[in-house]
Amino acid sequence: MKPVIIIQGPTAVGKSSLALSLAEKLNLDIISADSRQIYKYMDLGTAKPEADELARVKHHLIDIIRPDEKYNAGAFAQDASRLVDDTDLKFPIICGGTGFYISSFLEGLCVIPEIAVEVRNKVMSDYDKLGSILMYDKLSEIDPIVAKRISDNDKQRICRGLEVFFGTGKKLSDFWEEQGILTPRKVLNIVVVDDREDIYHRINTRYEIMVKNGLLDETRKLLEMGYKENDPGMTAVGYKELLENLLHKRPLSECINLAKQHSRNYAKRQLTWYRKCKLDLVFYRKSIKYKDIDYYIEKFINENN
RNA sequence: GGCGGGAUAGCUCAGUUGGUAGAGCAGAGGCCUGAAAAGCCUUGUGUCCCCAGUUCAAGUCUGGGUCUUGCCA
Repeated sequence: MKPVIIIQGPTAVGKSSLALSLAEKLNLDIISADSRQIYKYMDLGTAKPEADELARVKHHLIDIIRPDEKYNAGAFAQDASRLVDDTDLKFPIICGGTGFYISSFLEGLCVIPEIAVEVRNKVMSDYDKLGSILMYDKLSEIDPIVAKRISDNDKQRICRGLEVFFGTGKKLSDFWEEQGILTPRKVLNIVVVDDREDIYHRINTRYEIMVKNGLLDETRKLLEMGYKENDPGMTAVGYKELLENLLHKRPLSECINLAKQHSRNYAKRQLTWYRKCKLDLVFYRKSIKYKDIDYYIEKFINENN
């Protein structure tokens, strides 16, 4: 199993440029772990690397699907594992803000067959008809282990628990049990953080720049291509708010403020997530010394070569 | 100038027949097993604009004032 360098951190903290400079210097590839950069045609708002950056360093798992296609943590774990284990990439850097994707890759996800759309739709429409409490009670009968771990108001997870049972005939908690233990990977897990207010400030100014660079046009173009408001990719922060302007005439300034706010909310959730992650190195943005990073990374590479 | 709305938590606003207040959002903390830029949980003492009056008791009624906003001139 190949060693992997991981760089994660909240949105707008500067992890991409860090990964880029490291990859360039050490001649490594980058695997993006970003649930929105996977989408084609969504460039500005997802802070995707620029064309020249993509040319300088080989990036993977960027622009792999259309905005109306679904993707998920399981697919990422699979795609990333394939790239790391079945190709001749050496010491890839996995860089991105989608913590769940990275943990799925590192720790694995239980193997659950695809749930038929009819089953999923039935569960969803039942939920809308019967309400959360009845559906939660139903889940409690079927799979108390899962039910106990979630709120009786958590539509996504209640429906997930039910659809797995109705779609496979097996309880979700049984799948959890069966989850095989992965051979642990050799990883150097790095997170970049910063003061809350500085992250928030950078988010705000970055979004202003995105809009100035034509994010509204990019969003409009997605609509012209035929993508719909609730297509998977279109729900991305920074886009969904502009769609409010384009489709529902909400004042632009209001939409811009909301987009910034939702990005800040997201950054906060990311920071909470990292607190419980097993990390090897935590770099504070303001005091990142590239010499230090080089030292740790070269040490890691030498130890694992 | 005339007539009418408003004035309550950082913001937008609820407050029923008078009993010293409560939602959403924000903020903060947390959760997270295929939607994860998603979803969910916890967390609300604030001169209820000011002054006077009625009342055992006023955000709630009466009078006066201040600010604000709409319509008519």
